[in-house]
Amino acid sequence: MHSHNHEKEQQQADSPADPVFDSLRKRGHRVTAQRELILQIFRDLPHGQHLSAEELHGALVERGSSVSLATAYRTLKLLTSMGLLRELDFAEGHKHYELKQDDLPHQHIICTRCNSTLEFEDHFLEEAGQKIGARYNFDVVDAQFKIFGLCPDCRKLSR
Amino acid sequence: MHSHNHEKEQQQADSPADPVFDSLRKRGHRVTAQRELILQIFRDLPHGQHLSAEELHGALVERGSSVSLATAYRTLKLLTSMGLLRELDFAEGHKHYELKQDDLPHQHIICTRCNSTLEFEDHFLEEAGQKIGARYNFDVVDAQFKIFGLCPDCRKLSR
DNA sequence: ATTCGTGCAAAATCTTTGCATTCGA
DNA sequence: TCGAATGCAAAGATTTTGCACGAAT
Repeated sequence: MHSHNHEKEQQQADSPADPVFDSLRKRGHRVTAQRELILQIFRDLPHGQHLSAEELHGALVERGSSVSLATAYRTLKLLTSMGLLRELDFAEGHKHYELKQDDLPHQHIICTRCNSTLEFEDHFLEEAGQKIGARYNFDVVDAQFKIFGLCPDCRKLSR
Repeated sequence: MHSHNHEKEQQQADSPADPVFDSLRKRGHRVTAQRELILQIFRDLPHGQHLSAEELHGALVERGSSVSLATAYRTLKLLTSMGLLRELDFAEGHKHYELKQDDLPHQHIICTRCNSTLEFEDHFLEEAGQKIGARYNFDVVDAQFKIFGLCPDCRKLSR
């Protein structure tokens, strides 16, 4: 590969073409190494998993980055406000975050004993969220359904 | 009314007959003035409202009680673990609590801008929660549906 | 008479923020 | 260049906890 297609090489060297980076720039935000890496971590995360701020920070350190916890928090907030991440609350005292991909299931069943979570999808629920929002004249951004209970394992233990 | 029906008067003086107090005692817990008052505050709360620990503490002080914030937290945790209160998370950094009354609506639409909440009921959703839990062999305790978006007022402001 | 609950203050968690410096556009 | 982003440490906010005392059973 020689010095052909300048645009592409140029683009990739400076900043990879990525719709997320574009929307960051469009909003006056900057594409930093920290933000790129954080986004990458969420993209590499198996679907159905989610990270707390601490966990994200741990993952960053694991990859050799020295991003501060403060930046992890700031970036989580930014990406959430941009609608790229979904903020999850499992009544544990800290929040979790996952990549928002509307086409994938993202509803949760949470075990109140062992805190394990299980992801499921139900098309009717998604629809219902939209319909109910419309009924009250809300501009719906996200709908989250949480089912709390005892998981199969913990059911056994509690008898 | 004279001194007839002794049992009733007696019972009310010592400790009112209340299924909640019974279940407290049954579990080895005690019925204290603080717990009675906290329960009363939740029962007096208009349906659809919910309190944070701080707010509950404020309401207690308003009624002349000197219950500590620590006890407010401890009691909220106890009543929640007994299934009497429902713990709500509106992504505000602190939890809210409401009396759990399965026959009444308790799903929420939350405005991400002004944090106002609106309560709604959808029978279909309640059923769905049970069904989905059963599908995964969970012992369902509670199902919470949250719709996040912009309320009618904030929609106007944001254009 | 026990044992549990409470108040208080301290501690533990989780999250945000001020400021000097570094870095992206 | 110039403002935005970062790291650091300090501050805030929320929740939990150890301990001595008081109260419920």
